[in-house]
Amino acid sequence: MFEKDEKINSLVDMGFSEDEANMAIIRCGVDGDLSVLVDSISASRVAGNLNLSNHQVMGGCFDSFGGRKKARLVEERKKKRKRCGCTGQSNQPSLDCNHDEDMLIPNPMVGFNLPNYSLPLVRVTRRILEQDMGPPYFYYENVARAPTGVWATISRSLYDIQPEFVDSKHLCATARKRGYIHNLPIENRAPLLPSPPMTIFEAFPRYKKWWPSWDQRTQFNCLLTGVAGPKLTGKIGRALASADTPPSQSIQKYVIDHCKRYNLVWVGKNKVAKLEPQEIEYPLGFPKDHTRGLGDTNRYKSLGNSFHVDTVAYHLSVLKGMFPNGVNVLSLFTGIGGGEVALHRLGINMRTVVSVEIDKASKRIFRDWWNQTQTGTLIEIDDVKSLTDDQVATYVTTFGGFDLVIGGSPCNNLAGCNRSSRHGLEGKQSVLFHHYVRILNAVKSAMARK
DNA sequence: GGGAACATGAAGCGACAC
DNA sequence: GTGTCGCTTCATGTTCCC
Repeated sequence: MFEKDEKINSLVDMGFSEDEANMAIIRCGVDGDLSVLVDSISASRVAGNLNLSNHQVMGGCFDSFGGRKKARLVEERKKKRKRCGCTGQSNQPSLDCNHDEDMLIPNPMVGFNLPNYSLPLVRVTRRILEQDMGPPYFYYENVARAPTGVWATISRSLYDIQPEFVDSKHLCATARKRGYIHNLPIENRAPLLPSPPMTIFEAFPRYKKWWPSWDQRTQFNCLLTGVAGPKLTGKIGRALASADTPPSQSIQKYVIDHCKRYNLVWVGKNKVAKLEPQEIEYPLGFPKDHTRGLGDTNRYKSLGNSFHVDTVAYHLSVLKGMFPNGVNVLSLFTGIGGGEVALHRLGINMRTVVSVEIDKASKRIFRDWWNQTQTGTLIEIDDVKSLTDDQVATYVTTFGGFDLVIGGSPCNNLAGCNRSSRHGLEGKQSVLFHHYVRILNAVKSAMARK
């Protein structure tokens, strides 16, 4: 009984009514995962609004990877069932078999299509139910390498739409493996121009002078929220200074391992250094000095948490022809405004942006950028938890609806480098994903009533 | 007190050998 | 088909220092 009360409280905190929470527990059982309960309520709401009684049955009908890939997925699942002793015949979700719901990430990670990508891509026959097509268009982002089962849950919560996994290394000089779920068209996309540099030396030619031949990196790994300090770079310098020329294999490995982990660059003889914040802005697609004015720690953190602008812009580019008079945007987890920068660089006018962001430093960066570049209306809200369905409905009435709902919910509990609290979608921060779903459903409902 | 630096783990995947 | 190894990762908690 305690567990039931706790789950009801959690759902009420998310903005659902007590009746809805109770009904979901009756449908799914008190043992049902919180995400399953949220899905159940969302599905009920959509079914209610659209007068559909079999929404769950109608969902999940995409053919994501083409025949061979799909067959491989089925094979993999069979193998995993075998390994864990599951029969796969039960309709009930099993906690022991969560990995049964994993989602294969394509290799290479190039999404549905990419500009100037020469290799043949997998056939995409994405199907989206009519009631889930835009407007409103939505765009959701998070880390690709989330714990097993997370992307299946996210996809299920977002109308069973297939995620598009893209590594930004195919578009710029730095890796950033991300998954995107959206209901945007995928034909006639256009990249931002000029194209960003694809290698470290193209982006930062001055580092070529001191780059040793045995450091064969041509691109950076993912630019994270943390960076190396002077103690580490000093240690590397001393190790190289006392080593032979060229250094022994073991010294080389020690240095390269740290260079890869912290994306260090060569700034002198035997001298490595971290990238400066303004250097990180560049490959991520932000304007120069976008984050200037904050302390370096906040700059690294906000940039590490941001969108890759060129990737997002490529996906959003289809909106340009669809909305020549501009768009109304509901921006959840805005951060430093990667989505808005992408729209701006595409030349898409933002008539209104309702921005929800809790971090004061990121809000300041985004507000400053908005005031310098935009003429539309900016409404700021502090927390997704405080944005009620009624408020959403009022905004829909006031602005005539939202054309785009965009955001990437916190990855803290999903990211591979979190060694202490990688708890998945129910983790302290990442649980906010359910508010994205709730708010998106509120927008859809309000717009359907218009 | 707050910002910066440091030390830290493991899940998940691909490549490869057998 | 299976096991092993190496690599990558939108981070976190603690300590240090101003």
